[in-house]
Amino acid sequence: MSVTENKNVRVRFAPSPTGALHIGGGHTALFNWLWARHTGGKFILRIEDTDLVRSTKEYEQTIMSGMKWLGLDWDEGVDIGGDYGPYRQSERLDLYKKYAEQLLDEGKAYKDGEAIIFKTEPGQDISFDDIVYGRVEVNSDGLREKDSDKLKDIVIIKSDGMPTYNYAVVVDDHLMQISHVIRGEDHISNTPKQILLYRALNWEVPTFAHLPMILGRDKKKLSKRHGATSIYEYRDMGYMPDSVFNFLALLGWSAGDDKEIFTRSEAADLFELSKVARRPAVFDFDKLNYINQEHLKRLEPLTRLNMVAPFWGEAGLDVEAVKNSRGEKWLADALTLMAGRGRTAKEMAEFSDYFVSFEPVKQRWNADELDKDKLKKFYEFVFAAKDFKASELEELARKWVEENGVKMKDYAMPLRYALTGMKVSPGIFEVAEHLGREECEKRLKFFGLL
RNA sequence: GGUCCCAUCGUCUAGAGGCCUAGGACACAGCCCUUUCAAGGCUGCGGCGCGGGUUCGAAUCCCGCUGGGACCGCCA
Repeated sequence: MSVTENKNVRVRFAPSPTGALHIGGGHTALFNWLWARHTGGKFILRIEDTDLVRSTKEYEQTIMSGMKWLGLDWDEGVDIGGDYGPYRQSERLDLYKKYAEQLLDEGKAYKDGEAIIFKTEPGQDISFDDIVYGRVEVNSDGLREKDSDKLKDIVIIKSDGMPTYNYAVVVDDHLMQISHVIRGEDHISNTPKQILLYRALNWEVPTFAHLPMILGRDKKKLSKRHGATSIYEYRDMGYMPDSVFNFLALLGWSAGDDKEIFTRSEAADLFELSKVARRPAVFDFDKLNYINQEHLKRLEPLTRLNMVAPFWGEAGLDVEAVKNSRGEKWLADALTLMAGRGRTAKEMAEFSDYFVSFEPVKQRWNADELDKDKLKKFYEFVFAAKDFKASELEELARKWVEENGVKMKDYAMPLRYALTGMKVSPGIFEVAEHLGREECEKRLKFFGLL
């Protein structure tokens, strides 16, 4: 364990349930999780549902299952409780009211309409030290209204009785004894306002660590118009949780020693907040694809099968039937044969559908253009193989090719097409062995090649 | 308009004043292997935004400029 081990570390991810877990939120949650797991501290999930209009319980669930999908587990939260609950802001209204009234009594806040507003005093130095960004110099004189030189007071309780973000976050982070506030860089300019509140309440200010933003290809903050932003869209495209985790961890952080492919626990061991980068990172699909491919390669055969099988199903193939007839292991081994072909589970499923069914092969290819009689002799010779092993098939094929003075290519490719319907596949004799003599003969006969 | 932040290959990054002729990865290009590539191996292309300082020495420190971004909501 490293020197940064500290059981008193308490961090939180505090999403508002107004949409699915998106890439940016996942990134923030991930870095909080990494810090908690690295230090042996606690990771808390708090729901910030003070926007009555947009918050729903459904989104709350979606966000939680999104986090679970990513492999981020939490130690305290709405679903599992904890010593600092409730963990839903809408259930903590009395707390916000209590401290708002205190500020009112002390003359630090005033009422306007039904709202309670904290008075911003001019000339306050509200600089802070950020673990990632270093010293951030701010003076309260800079807290102005837009297009005006008027000082901006801070609304803490809205007219509907709900606390505002900047206020609730302070009350909750203090009461929940959050040690490190780890969040997106877009919050860096909210921090001084919160510091003012901490001071007015006479509370200790937590340590801040802001994370670089994630940008789209156009270098603008990642948003819906960049395409997939919800974590679940990545699952549906065939990316695996391990990969998305790995990829997100690499946005703004590096594990050192040029280590780019890692597991959650490896990342947790190596993670350091102080090593987080400041510059915003562009979301790069090419890199995600690569990382996913690497994880796909490293998966246990049965686990890989479980990742890929749904996409065969999606393509209309009866995976269950094959599992029943040839067994799960046979299918898993077929994917092992794919040896890294395919960057996503979906691609791997597309590239290997001929193992599940002959139907797609029939649809993709026909032998009309071929000199069938010539090929038949070759296949008859090769298929005389006693054990139908790849090495044996290849040996016979080579022998025949040599004796007849022809090119292997001209005979192996038609075989590849007849068995897979594709131009590309693993070694075709290996594919043949795995498919088995019976199935291969069936396919060749269908095309009139045997 | 104001405040704050950022700045190394196209992209993710390493780099804490000499280990830097700037390292790795992705992408791209080429070559090799070969029954195919979407697998594997090798090679290449490509970057410290600009200008001033400080220093014997700067990608690293300071200032300015330029360029990007975030925030300035009774959203979070």
